[in-house]
Amino acid sequence: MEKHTYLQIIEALSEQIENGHYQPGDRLPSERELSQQLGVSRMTVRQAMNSLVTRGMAYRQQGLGTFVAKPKVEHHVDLLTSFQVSMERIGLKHSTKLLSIEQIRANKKLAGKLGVNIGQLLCYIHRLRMHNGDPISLEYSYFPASLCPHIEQFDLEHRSIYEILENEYEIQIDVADQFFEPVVANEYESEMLSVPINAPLMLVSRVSYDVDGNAIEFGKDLYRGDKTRFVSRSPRHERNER
Amino acid sequence: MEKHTYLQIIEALSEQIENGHYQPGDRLPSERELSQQLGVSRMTVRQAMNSLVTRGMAYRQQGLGTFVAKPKVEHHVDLLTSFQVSMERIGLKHSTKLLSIEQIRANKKLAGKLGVNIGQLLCYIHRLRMHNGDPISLEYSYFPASLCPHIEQFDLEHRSIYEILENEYEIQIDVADQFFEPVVANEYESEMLSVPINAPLMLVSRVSYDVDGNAIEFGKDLYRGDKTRFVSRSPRHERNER
DNA sequence: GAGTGGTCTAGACCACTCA
DNA sequence: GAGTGGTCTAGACCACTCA
Repeated sequence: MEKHTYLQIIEALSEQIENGHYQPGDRLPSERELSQQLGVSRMTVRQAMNSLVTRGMAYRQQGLGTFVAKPKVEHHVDLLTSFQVSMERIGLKHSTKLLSIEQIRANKKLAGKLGVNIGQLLCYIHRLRMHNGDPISLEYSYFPASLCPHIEQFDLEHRSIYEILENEYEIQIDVADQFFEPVVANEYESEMLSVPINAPLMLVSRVSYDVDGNAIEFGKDLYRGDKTRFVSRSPRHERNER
Repeated sequence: MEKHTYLQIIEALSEQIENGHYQPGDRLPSERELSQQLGVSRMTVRQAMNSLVTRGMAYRQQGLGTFVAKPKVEHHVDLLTSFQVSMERIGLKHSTKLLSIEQIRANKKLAGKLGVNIGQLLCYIHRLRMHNGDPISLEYSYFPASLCPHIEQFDLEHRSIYEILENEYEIQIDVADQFFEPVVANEYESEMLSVPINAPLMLVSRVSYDVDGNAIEFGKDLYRGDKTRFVSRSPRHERNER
């Protein structure tokens, strides 16, 4: 049994949770058990488990053990709302770094979001947004590759995806459903966004549709909580409870 | 120098940051320095400082020290949007617990939000929302006491504040500006919401106005990140960048 | 009583920064 | 070289849960 760092232990446990080896509600190995198995001290295992708990992937019950978190209950709004974050208006210099653009096959989750078959070719674009030199958000975007062949020829560091879809491929986005969730940064996110592991982030996930109701894009944006807040103005007559 | 637990150290440092003893950008005492001063081990000080860092109140720079976090940059949207979380529609049993109702004097922050003088009497209502037996959000609400004398006579566990203002005091809320920020739970919040310290929460803060533009209410709601997500539908024609 | 997580100790060595 | 945070050890005692 070789030695592990706490980051490797996080990695290993996360994977076993994500691939279903541990199901929601399952008990994870105890701290003492894992520390013996891995040949590290209990505090090192605890540091790893702390991260899973803070990240919402696990929860502890004193005297009982540590368990895999259960899926979220979903809450819906009952009226159309619009929501936009615009950072460009406040005079901050902004830039975009293209981290990755490739064709991938739709897995089950992506296929479900986009209403396509599993295995269908998707275009995957991964970018980092900077404002005044600081990384501010990490963005993931997926859409059917058939919609926009050779999109890699366009300048994805200075043009927006939506603008390219509209002007180069004549695809009109009509509406988007957006979901906002508070999360904490994992190792990759913390490195890319220059924040500590477990720092608060806003996860904005989104499915965009054309006028015919076809899903065009699935997107996930992670905003730094220490640099961003989201603002909206709500007319009362569309509210019904407070 | 008496002994301290890590929670007491968090408390002490938070207070010194909040009352301005340490200014944004200031270096906090080093971990070794504090552990000597307080007569605890360095790991205990680290556990406290970890919490400040995760909570966004401080940041670390290896080789340099731990520093008080700098204030957030604000980002604004440029169009009216509406936004509502409605949990009642999905068939969960909900209830409200009134934790506190009292008259307080406006401090500088509250006076600024509500456009009143420092020291003016405010009504303060603090409630906990439950859904299916689980605590789901912790709510704070402040408004000028003169608007609604003897509001404590009404049933604040079964009626909404807005509804009472409208029907009992003939005060009409016209619009509300709302701010959404991902944060992590502190000790009090974690206890009230039954989540671990540093669990992700959605902070929704709000100022509501009547038709004449007078500020009526300042509110702060903290939603459990593991139980809630916020949804909106955005028409593309009101978007301008992606 | 046996097992669990919660907190704490008194060290150690590392990587990093600055003078 | 001196000081900082980052990680880790090999214990300890506590509070809690269940049988």
